[in-house]
Amino acid sequence: MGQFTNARGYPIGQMSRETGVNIETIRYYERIGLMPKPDRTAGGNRQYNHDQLKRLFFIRRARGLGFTLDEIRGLFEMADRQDFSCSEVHDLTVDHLASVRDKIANLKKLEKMLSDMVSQCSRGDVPECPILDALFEVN
Amino acid sequence: MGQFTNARGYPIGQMSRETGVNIETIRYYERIGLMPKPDRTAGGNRQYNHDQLKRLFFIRRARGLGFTLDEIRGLFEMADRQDFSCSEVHDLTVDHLASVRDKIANLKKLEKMLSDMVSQCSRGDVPECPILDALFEVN
DNA sequence: CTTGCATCTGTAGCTGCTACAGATCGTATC
DNA sequence: GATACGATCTGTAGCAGCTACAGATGCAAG
Repeated sequence: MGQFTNARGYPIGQMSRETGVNIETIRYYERIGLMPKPDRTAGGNRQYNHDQLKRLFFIRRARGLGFTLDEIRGLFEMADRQDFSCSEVHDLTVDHLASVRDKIANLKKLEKMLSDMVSQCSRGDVPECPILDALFEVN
Repeated sequence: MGQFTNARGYPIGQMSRETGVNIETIRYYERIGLMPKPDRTAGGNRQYNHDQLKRLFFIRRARGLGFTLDEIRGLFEMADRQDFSCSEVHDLTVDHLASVRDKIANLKKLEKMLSDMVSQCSRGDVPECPILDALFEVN
């Protein structure tokens, strides 16, 4: 009572549909403390409010950007603090960006090695395979 | 006996040192059937031979190229078969290459989004943060 | 024979979910 | 009110690919 809109809140299925986050995953986020424990109906079903919906959207977006759940926890902690500074958020994001760039660089090396291996392969139907040879080679 | 070199075989620690694969990981590979069960000393310690060392090197190299353990299992099966065809190996590798390229493309998108967010940030010591705003925004 | 590192087994933890099973809730229809 | 049916509930186990213990042994040198 008291609330004008969404007096009864959103059930978990609606949260899932609106954010695209799996129901089981939402409960998982609650279990690990990333989502707050929501109100319950008399019968025990979860009832979320709009803030919680926003929070779930945040998580989903940040996950989409490859932030780990721990990094997201960190972002929430900063956001929840009154004295948080934007440069902390900046730094966390820059760190994350660096790790993304690192992953890209590694994958590119990998791509080159794989495509080199593939291009050496004659695709013959014989048990002589430069790909397997390359893997079996002792340096 | 009968073998000239390494008549007693390599203990697990040496396998680990030579290949760079963690001891626990070697035992894990054995448990899941990726490495064969090695001989044992009278006291029960594992004693590996040179073939097994090569096999472990293979796994490590393939893992380094991002092949999953299941893919590696597949490669071993092909290598163990007499009638395996090189083009099967080729195809598996091409598939893997495609997934690597896919990952690179996704990470690049991600990199762009993150670096855009970072460049919008003034790094101020105030609780106004375009990065958090971007994440909290309800599309 | 003692010291001390290496290895042993077995189990539990990590990340980030996902997938059940079996029970209950909640709502629409009769 | 009874019934049906989907939504939700809790709890637990599984996935990849390791890693990290604990507590008990093996083994080689001095």
